[in-house]
Amino acid sequence: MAGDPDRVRTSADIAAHAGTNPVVVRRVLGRLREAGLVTSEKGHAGGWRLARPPQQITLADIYLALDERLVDAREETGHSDCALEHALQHKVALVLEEIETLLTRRLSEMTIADLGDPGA
Amino acid sequence: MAGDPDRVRTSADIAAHAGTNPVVVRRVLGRLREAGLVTSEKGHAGGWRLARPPQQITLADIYLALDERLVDAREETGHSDCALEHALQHKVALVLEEIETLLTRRLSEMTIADLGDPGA
DNA sequence: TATCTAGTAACTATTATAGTTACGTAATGC
DNA sequence: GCATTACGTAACTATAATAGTTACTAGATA
Repeated sequence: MAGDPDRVRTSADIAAHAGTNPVVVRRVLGRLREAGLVTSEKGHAGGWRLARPPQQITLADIYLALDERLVDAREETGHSDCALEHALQHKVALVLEEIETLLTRRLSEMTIADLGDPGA
Repeated sequence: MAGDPDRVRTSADIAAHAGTNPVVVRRVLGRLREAGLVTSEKGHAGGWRLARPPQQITLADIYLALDERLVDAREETGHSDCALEHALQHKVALVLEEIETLLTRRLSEMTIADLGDPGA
């Protein structure tokens, strides 16, 4: 879609291109729509379109829209009676937080328009 | 085990402590043994023990021994005919490699002995 | 030699994800 | 108005990965 932003595509088209099912496409794009990244329209000339220029959509936008997380955000499941296990979970959580921050920073440096640029 | 390194523990003990099954424990510790982190002995006084002092076992040792990886190392699954998708996969792989490096570096800075230290 | 423990194969249970079918709703063009 | 097109979504099935379980073998020790 980034390659030809003005074109409307149906979930069937996208599914065929991706080798998957239209319903799966609608599920995923539905979440991107909730995040304001794409729009959809029903009816005859309906389909999916980017909500803003591809230069203004980063991989971090998509990553966050789909709720992908390395960290599960549940540092304390609580039911452990072992102090060492708590310490482990806490330290690992701190590291994962640092990792997650770096990841989203890197992803936010890449727009989907960049994917077409040979140099980038 | 880090808290009392000289004590031998059976997989049944460890499983009870962890709320799981002895066989599961043996499976996991078996991999750590392959990596040289723990030893096991059969028979009457048998069980599991750290292969070296807890000050010399890092979380990275364990992470790598268990083959945990953020990156799946298969950058090119190849069957994509879409250039943009290739570009995406490549860029994401580069980022994940950077992330993975940082992660293992952080984990290698923590030994399992540190888990008991309140200050660390 | 009885007992204890790891080692391991084989099976079942659970969970998450993807895929599928079916049908409702909205928009368009005739 | 009405047929057509496409999204929206519920409900179900398929697949795969992981965890858990049972059952047995092999080795070590008292």
